[in-house]
Amino acid sequence: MSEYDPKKIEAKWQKIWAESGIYKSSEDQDRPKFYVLNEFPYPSGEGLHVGHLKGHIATDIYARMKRMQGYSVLHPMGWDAFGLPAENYAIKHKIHPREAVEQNIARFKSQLNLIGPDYDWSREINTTDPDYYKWTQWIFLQMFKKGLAYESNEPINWCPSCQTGLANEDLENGKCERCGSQVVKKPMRQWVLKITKYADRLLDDLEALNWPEFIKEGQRQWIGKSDGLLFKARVKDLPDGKAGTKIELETFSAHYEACYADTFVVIAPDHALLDDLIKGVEGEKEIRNKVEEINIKRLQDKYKTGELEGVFTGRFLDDPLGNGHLPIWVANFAVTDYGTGVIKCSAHDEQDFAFAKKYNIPIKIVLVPQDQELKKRVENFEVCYSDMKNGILLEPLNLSGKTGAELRDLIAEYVIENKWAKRVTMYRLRDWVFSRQRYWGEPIPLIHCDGKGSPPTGGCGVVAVPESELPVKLPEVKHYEPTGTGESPLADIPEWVNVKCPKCGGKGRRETNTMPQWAGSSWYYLRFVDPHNEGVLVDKKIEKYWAGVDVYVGGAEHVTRHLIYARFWHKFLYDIGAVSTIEPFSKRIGTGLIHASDGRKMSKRWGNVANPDEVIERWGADTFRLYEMFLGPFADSVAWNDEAIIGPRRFLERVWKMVTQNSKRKTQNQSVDLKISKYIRGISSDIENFKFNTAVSKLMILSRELENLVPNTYNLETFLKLLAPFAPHICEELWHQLGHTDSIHIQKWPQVSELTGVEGNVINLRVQINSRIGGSIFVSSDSSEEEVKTVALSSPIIAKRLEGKQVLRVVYKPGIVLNVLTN
RNA sequence: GCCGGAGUGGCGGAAUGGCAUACGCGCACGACUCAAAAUCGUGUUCCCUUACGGGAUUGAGGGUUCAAGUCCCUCCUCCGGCACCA
Repeated sequence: MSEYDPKKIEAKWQKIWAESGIYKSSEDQDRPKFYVLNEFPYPSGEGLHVGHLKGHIATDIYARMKRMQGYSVLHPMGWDAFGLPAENYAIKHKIHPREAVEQNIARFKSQLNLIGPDYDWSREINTTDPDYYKWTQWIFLQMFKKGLAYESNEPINWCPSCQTGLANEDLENGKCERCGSQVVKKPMRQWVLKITKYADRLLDDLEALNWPEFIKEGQRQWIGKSDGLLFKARVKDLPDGKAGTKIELETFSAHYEACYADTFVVIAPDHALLDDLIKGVEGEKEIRNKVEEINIKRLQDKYKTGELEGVFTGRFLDDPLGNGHLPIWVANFAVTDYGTGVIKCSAHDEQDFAFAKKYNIPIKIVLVPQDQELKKRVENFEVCYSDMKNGILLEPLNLSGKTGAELRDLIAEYVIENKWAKRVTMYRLRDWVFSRQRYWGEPIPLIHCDGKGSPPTGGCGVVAVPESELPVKLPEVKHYEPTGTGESPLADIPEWVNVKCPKCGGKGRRETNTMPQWAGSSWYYLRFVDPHNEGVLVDKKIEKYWAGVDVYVGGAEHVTRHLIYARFWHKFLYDIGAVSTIEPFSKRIGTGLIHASDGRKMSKRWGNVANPDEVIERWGADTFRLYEMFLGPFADSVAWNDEAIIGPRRFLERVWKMVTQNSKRKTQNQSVDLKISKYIRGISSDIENFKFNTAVSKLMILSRELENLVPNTYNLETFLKLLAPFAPHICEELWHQLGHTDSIHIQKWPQVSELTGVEGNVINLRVQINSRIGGSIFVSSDSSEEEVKTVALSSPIIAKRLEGKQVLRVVYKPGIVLNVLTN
């Protein structure tokens, strides 16, 4: 009998598995398919820490069970390697990003392989591989051709440290998500994807998804749909209405029920129209100074406490509803990015009310509560009343006297009929700013045509690179550091930039912006299905077979980033007939983080990183895998604990001994052990539901039972099959020691016995007296209430406890409990 | 502020309305050992009791039920998401 030596058996079996190809996926038409995917990693220079492996272990366990259950399993892995971190790492280490990425991938892959995963590496993809990003560019071109990619010069978020424009999704509390710098608004030429066109579908299709509620809700809020009215009105010069300007302002209102109360207007301090609006008014300079002050204070987060600040612009809006001339104020609480950036304000909004009070702006009441006392206080402007549902409306006069809820539609119809407003739907979601002024990304495959002859001759405008010329390869370049000029480093390579226009053959310049880091990851799950296809993104037949990732595991940080982008691209690909499903991921499972034992995030900075290489070197991969799954509920964040890993190792030592030392074992016995069925059912459903911690616990309990029983071969083998997904190496080794020559990982998953729960079994029934523990009795599971009652009352222990008491009532739940109620 | 999730031993955590604290760590005692480590065994929610026993207990308070960690209401705390969003 040899000792359990994980190092020896793990290396041995990993080699054999790789050579035998038991994990290769294929479109086997005779078997149902199952596509399980963990988010592919970004290969940073830090390498993986133990927390990164949690999702990989989980999907590995899941995939292994599914394979044993007879599914044709797809469980691939690849690399998301374009983007700022790789580029910054390369700059810091003075190597080319491509080299940095190659090094980092090699390191990541060797670390991933330490856990003995069942990844089909023949399907490995890398977003920076021209054969891959050819198709990223192809998708962009299709969007361009459908008018979903457009050039814009709007002010966008600019990160002064990363020296690139960013999308809203790249911000965290107004700061750059990557480096934490305060972003500034900067007008610049950029490419934008019309994700807003898909807003409704992204919202509506959420309902059918088997996703955690917090993710769905997060996306709903991110999309931020709200229906309302868009009012349009002209700006006046003077309070008396003489000499009107040409400026027209649009205001959006979702709570328009009380629109007759509007007495003033506010505009965002960074609004594009503000400059024209203020031009020529009395005290213009002071106003501008104040506006500037508000803008600066806002950038410095000075208003987080809810302080209101504003300045009168000197202009008035001619109220379409006939409320006269409404003063236009600049207010710190108005945001340019939402609605139109201009708001009609009234006494029936907490914030507007407070603002009006502060600056003594006249207000008016048109909405009152039923409660008379409160009504008085509202009418005296003592409190703000904003209940648009239950409040009684006093205006418009022709509709007055009913609640806001009753009148909402009627008021909308009324003002629309009078052409004062129109119905609109606003979204918080903005179109996706898609260009980056950095080197390490997919080149945007477009050419700006300057036309033939000497300029200016107009040219063909922006022309798509012909699909036959894809990929537009990222050129080699000496200096790939960001330029900070609003152009990417690619602009400095004339031999790459200057090309002929594909349309007219005249002078053309390549687009020099690159795509954001999210581009390649927005469709990678599709490429795994058909990774080497040179002629098409993914073959239709093959796509149809694998269609839809059945289980997609990943982190919570992607709720409003990757998971929205990928859904958007997928829906677009559906629209052009490239894929057959409307959603990419049917089921989403969130991975909880693993914190360091000190409770903080694992980071080199804190020196608290648990390194998987070291942990596996010391304990073995199987112990490591079991431990990570046993730490706590999969979706929860848990703290790494160096001490507790000994538990799973002790468990495996016992398993090893149980199989290798048991000479008294009975010969092959196919009779079904009823007891083990309970574990088969429990462990299978635990894995199915990502409840790995309780599955491990059940395996530990089962092993104890088997140790005590002098297990027969059938039970032992069943146990090994149940443990195999968690601890693939030791189970494979023991399986072979039991005399098998094929792999345990392609055996049939244990089936639950049909014999369980059969009528007439003798069971141990719990007896309670007055709902408290009273004892237990053995009865047949199909006994009647009378029979059970008789047995219970004649049981000595129970009889003794009932001495001197009268039985008033019994409650019988067959198979569960008999509750005897006494006086 | 709005939305989502969670509060259970010394610690990580378990529990289709039916024996709360499974499983693991740690700790205590015992076996083995000259000794230690490792391993194995026993015990381990808290309080009272030498013991036998008894009492309390799932963030707080109320409710439904024969029976509540679990369902309902009010509140507190923590975590996560969104937010001067009109």
